[in-house]
Amino acid sequence: MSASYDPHVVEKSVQEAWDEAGAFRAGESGAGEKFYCLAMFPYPSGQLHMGHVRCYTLGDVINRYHRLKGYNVMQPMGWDAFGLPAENAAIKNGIPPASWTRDNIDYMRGQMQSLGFGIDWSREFATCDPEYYHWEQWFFIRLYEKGLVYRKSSMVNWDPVDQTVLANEQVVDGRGWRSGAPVERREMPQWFLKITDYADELLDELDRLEGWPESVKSMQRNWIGRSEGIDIDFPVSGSQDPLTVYTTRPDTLLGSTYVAVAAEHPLARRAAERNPAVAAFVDKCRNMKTAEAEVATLEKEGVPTDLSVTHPLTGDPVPVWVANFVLMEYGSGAVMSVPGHDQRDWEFARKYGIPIRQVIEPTGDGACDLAEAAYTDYGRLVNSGAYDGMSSAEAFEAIASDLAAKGLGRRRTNYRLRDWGVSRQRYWGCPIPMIHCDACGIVPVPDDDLPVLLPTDVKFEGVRSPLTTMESFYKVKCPGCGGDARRETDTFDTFMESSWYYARFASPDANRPMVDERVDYWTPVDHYVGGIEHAILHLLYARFYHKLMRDHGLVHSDEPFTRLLMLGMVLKDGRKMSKSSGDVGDPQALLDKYGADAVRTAMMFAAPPDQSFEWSEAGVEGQGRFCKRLWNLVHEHLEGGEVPALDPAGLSDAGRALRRKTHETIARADDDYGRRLMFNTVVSAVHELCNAVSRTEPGNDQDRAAVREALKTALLVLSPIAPHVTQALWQDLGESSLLVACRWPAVDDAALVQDSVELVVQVNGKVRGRLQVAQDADEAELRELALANDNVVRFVAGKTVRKVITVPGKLINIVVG
RNA sequence: GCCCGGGUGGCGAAAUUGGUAGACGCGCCAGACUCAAAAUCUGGUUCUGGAAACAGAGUGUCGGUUCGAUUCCGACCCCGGGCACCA
Repeated sequence: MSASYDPHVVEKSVQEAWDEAGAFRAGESGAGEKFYCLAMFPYPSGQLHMGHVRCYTLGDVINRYHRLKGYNVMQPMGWDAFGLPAENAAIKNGIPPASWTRDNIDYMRGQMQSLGFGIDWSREFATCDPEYYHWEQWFFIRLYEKGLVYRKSSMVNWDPVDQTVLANEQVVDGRGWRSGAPVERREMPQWFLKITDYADELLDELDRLEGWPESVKSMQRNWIGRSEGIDIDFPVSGSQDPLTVYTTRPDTLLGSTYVAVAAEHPLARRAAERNPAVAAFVDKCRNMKTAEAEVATLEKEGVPTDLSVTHPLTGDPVPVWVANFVLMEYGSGAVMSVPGHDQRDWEFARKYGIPIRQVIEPTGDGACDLAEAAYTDYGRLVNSGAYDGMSSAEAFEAIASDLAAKGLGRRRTNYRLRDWGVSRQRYWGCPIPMIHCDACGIVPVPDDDLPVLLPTDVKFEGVRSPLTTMESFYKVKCPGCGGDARRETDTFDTFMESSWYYARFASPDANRPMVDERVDYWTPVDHYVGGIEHAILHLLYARFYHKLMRDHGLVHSDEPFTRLLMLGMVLKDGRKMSKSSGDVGDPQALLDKYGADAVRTAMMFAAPPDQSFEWSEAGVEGQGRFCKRLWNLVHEHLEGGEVPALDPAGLSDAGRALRRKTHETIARADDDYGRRLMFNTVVSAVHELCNAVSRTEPGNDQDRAAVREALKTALLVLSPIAPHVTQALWQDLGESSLLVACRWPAVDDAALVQDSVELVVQVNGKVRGRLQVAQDADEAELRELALANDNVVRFVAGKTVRKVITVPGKLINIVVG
């Protein structure tokens, strides 16, 4: 190596050495326990942004640390290649989505390679590869056969100009994000996966995911939203069918003074037929409902109907209202309203002059004034006949069983989670392998005809999916009757591809559907790294998919990701850097200027992984400076010539102090890498060790051996973060091995022993002096020394010593009064 | 409203089991080298007072436990994130 540090020369040559050695090829027969290290694969948007750099550097640090610890590590990389931006580029610039995507992948792969990520590129794939989505289609058909897939009409946001369905987040102020046209609520048939069948398991197993951050588990619990309650039937006069409501508070049943139904509820429709005011309100509700976000801000409104139902306990008539806040999709689309004990019902009752009845009173000193607000806490029952005096919990049980005995109530668990709608009316996605036949209905594509290839030779006319007008695609014969049929032209939600890619990496070329036995070796993923923005959807879908694959005998674990690291966001000027905001922090300029090691080290040093932070170039410059210092330190040391084998007995005090620092660094960094995931403090620890080397004046040859040991330790410990410069200097120190094939150094406990320590002397908890004492000094001796200290004397003089507390190796606190 | 995080110098942060608050870095200041600048090196850098020794204050606010609290407990304030007419 040359005498001065040039990161670009160093990085290129080290990367070539890794390639030649096949350093990151992972096999199932490697020595050591397996370790599957995965960072969320990127959408190939064009170029890496700072968020990517952070994510993949963290993944690579974990990868390289575990290699040093002797694990057989696999770190793959691929591309989440289907999605809307490719279509937008096609519409705007006329570039076909497939070639746009492939070009982006090539560029971004090059960027990743120049960052020195230790990836097994032999496992690479893109989700738009037919060899990949083939098995997604195959598995979808298996799920269909098992009844876990169904097709149902559902409300969507329809853009009448772009002729497409929009996701909720693409509706801005009730208008399409691209066309600006008012979005319509439209009912369209969609494919669904029955994720609600797995809601209980998805929720309960969160408690066992000890390697997941609490925040993510909490978000998922929230999203699944399990509640325990009962369905209560209110008989309807003149009808066989009762009105069923769902409630979690049956203890308040006697306080119900009206029931409210959603505008889409059958009872509302019946009332609308007879009453024009109700009909007008139902119509209004249909048009109002656009984006989900707007529904929440809507003012509570309703109309009375001339219908009434019978209270299941008292037999009294209860009026039926149609209200805009009742959701048809949750529970049964109807609620029993208890204005005394539900704030929303209270507001509605006040607005329309409906009676408010108290049936719960506080047991403690809780305030309860129904003229001001509803009392929503649990308490003791009043005005409830036989149930008076019971606690809410007792009344829940009593009322539930009384209703059950009458045949008017059933316990029910409800979820906020809805089934997963996977249809997208778009082109650049995986074709849904289904055929519509007038005679046979829905017919899955036979396995032998898979994959259903997405045509790549397409022309966009407007924004509509070209598949809908492409006869060669949709015109097919029915596999059942052989008659004319139509192929499904919708494609899958791209979350489908990202829900099982981690399993495919284990056997990327498997032709045995859809993974092979290698998946049992590698899965579950031991450490998964990714952005907090995927805390709910992607991670929930992937957990669901893993259970689907398990129940099909494809994998043999319950959860896909054992340990999870959720990254904070990389900000610039207080804004998040992401592809959607169009504010792309460009790492390429920094790479060109400072090199990969400086960028990687700065990224790790800036903040702990789970914290968001503001990006600054000054940090990269600083770490580039550090790389250069490290380089100079090693080369200055080499100028002193060869060193003898280390014999601790021959060290001077300075040499012994340096050696202690070396071994403290090993112990600290090990804990920071492995347990705490605090890579910022690993960098600090190496800085400190290098500072100690700079300050050490070697007194003899043994001291120089201690310097050599310190430098080699610094290189090894830093190598997961700055792999190039450390590798080059490792060689300069005469080592022929690749650092990635080395083992983490052992801590020499003997090096940590100090024969003299500095103790702090406090008087009443305030530091008043310091003592240099022998490690084994006894308490009486310490007390005497402490009380003799000049500054301590000033604060103790004229006072009585009440107590002396000694913490061995740390401090002495003299309590006076 | 509910559920998670978090609040420490000019800035990013550290303090792992209740034991020296501010490690490490950025920035800034001073000095060395230089005709000069850049680069590099050395020293300083929480605030207030002081030449210094040292003293006083200090980890969002108020209170508690303790010989001792950034750390534990209680109440509150603020910031970030998630969910939200979910019955």
